[in-house]
Amino acid sequence: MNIKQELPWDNPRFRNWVAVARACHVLERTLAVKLGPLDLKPAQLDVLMNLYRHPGMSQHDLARKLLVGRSNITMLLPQLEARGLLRREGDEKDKRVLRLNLTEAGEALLMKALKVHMALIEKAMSQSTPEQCDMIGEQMRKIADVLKEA
Amino acid sequence: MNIKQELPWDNPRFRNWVAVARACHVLERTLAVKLGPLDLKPAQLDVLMNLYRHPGMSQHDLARKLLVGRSNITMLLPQLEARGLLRREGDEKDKRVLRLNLTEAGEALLMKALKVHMALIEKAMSQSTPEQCDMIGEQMRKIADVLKEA
DNA sequence: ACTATTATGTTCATGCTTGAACGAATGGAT
DNA sequence: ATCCATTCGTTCAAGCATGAACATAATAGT
Repeated sequence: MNIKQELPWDNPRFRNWVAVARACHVLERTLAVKLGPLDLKPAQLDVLMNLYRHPGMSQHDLARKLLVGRSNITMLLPQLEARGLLRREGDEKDKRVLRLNLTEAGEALLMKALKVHMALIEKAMSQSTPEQCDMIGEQMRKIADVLKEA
Repeated sequence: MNIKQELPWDNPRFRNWVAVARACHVLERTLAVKLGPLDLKPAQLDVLMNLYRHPGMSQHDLARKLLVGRSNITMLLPQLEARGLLRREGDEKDKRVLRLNLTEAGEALLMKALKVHMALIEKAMSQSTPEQCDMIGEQMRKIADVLKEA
């Protein structure tokens, strides 16, 4: 009968999602600090990771993978290209698109950064059993799917 | 024996955490869009929520709750104060701190925004059973705790 | 009482992200 | 062939977040 029963803070889904958002936020900030010595930002690491897994992808595809705007990619890549971490080469067939590939230096830096990222995630999720961890991943993938249609 | 076995993409924890980060990202972006009509950003909603639950808190406390820097709060509050959503009043005992409180307009807007936020979270987490949802929240709180000590 | 340290909030320069507007290239329809 | 719509990448201005440096106020040590 209490009006407060209607408030979100008493709703388990709300409370639990807040916990998810906080954990994400904290891990992202921590990662940024730990990547400092490599002079890499989390967003830049995301770029390197995706180029490693999908060599030759276009900027448009990269933007969609990272869930950011195309202009963001345009602003992001020149720094990495200037550092010799990746190459942008025009596509022969379609002169609009630029094909993106990691250089050897890019791969090398990625491997170092992945060690840092991996260690952080291991530490964070060491509390969960493999079953819990998989269940979390499964639910999160569902959430992303549901929202992408919204 | 394959070198790729060592790469993060084959590690369940890594893959599952990526899913968490993606879900967070998508929900945050979606929330920003849905809050558009109220002229509120997610970060501003976080401020209003915390002031509702902790009336009279200081800017320093608010910054710690939101996991952001103090200067961020300083940049954020004047907009909300100018819109008449909150008040900043100097503490009598300690002339350094500013006590923050929602106005009635602030509470009213918060209630509207909470409906939007709540609906979005309900939609996102409707896929999970209550047990799964609680487990996720529990694990995420552990993660935040572990990382805060890092 | 006096100094040194700490705590709170502000200012400012920097960098990141976004969305709208644009130019160039492609493809399809007639 | 010629439009027309679409796609890809860029530019630019605006809004946010950050951290260092600062000013003021409180507190602890002597």
